[in-house]
Amino acid sequence: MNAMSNASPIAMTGALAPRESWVARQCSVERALQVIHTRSAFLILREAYYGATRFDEFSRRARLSEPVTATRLRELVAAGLMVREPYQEPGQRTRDRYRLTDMGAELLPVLVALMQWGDRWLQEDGAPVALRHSGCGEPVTAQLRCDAGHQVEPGELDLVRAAPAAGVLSP
Amino acid sequence: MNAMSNASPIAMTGALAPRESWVARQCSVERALQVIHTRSAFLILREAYYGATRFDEFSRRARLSEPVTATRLRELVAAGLMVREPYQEPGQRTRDRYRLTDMGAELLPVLVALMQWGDRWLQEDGAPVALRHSGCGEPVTAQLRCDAGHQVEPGELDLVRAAPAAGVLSP
DNA sequence: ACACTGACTTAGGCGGTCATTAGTCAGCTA
DNA sequence: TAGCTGACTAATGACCGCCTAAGTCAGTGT
Repeated sequence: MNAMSNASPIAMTGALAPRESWVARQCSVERALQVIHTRSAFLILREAYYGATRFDEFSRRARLSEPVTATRLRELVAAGLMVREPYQEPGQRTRDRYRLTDMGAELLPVLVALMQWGDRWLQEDGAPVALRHSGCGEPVTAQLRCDAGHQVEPGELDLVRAAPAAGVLSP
Repeated sequence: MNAMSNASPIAMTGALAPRESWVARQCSVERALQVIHTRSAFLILREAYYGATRFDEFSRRARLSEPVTATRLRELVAAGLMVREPYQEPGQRTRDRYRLTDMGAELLPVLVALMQWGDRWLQEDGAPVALRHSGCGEPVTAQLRCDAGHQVEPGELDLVRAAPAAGVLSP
């Protein structure tokens, strides 16, 4: 809510903080970015969340050219985020449609967090659309929580090495 | 938790669902992607969250070349996600350091959600690192919640037009 | 048999994102 | 004053992302 105080000392200063040699080679952020690192991939996923299933829906709604749409859909299917399945509307010929897998659906928090950030910092006139919980109608936000239920602020994060397996992560 | 059921019918089928003419022109996701649409920008932000402040820290830890590091830092400062400020260590000459602004810090949920997704779907041997709440030590996750406190699943989202201002959003 | 349509593919081109290599420049330290 | 180091900038080239424009191709309806 405070939009003015700049340069706040945000940093994760946990157990691994001065991790000089630990160069985040296996970092999940980096791996995730290898799978989706293009604008078009995000936009196609957005349209999938919005309910698009057919090729021309993705192309038109995301405002992408057909070649890019085709390429991206093929990649998303190959990566396991979407599946391609034949279907047929009555009186129409058989076509394929594209649907999100669980893997793809679980990227939703990323998109929501991105939308939320854009709403807050890039829209002068407030959010153009809003998300509501279909059960109760309340606004939905992406947030950081710990398992104890506390809401976590950016400064309250510690980074710890997770699996204490055999020494794989030495310098 | 269920990792096998593919092709689940995930879609936001709310009030705006068959939004043919509404082509998401002002979409916050798209605007956010205009600000950060490169791998290097994400990696530099990651390092900033991890505590990096100096040029060579960003360059070495994110494994980016110096020209890219310089360009990206300049862009992130221009976009308002980071600030550049002079500082001096005792016995050293004055240098600049880069720190996250509130705007930059608030992108953290996006990164955390991305990391979480990568942990779940792209790492065979579990997450290489974990995040803990510095207060209580419990694991931290990015999640979707409504204001009533319910945890929201991908299928339980409605999309509604937000600001009912004067007719700006007509076809 | 023919045109029609939705779902692509192919070809060509532009600009952006990187890496590599080779500088420059500012201010300490010797 | 000369050298060192950290923080850059400049030049080049490979590759990628995306566009437009122009095909192809397979079922459907006439």
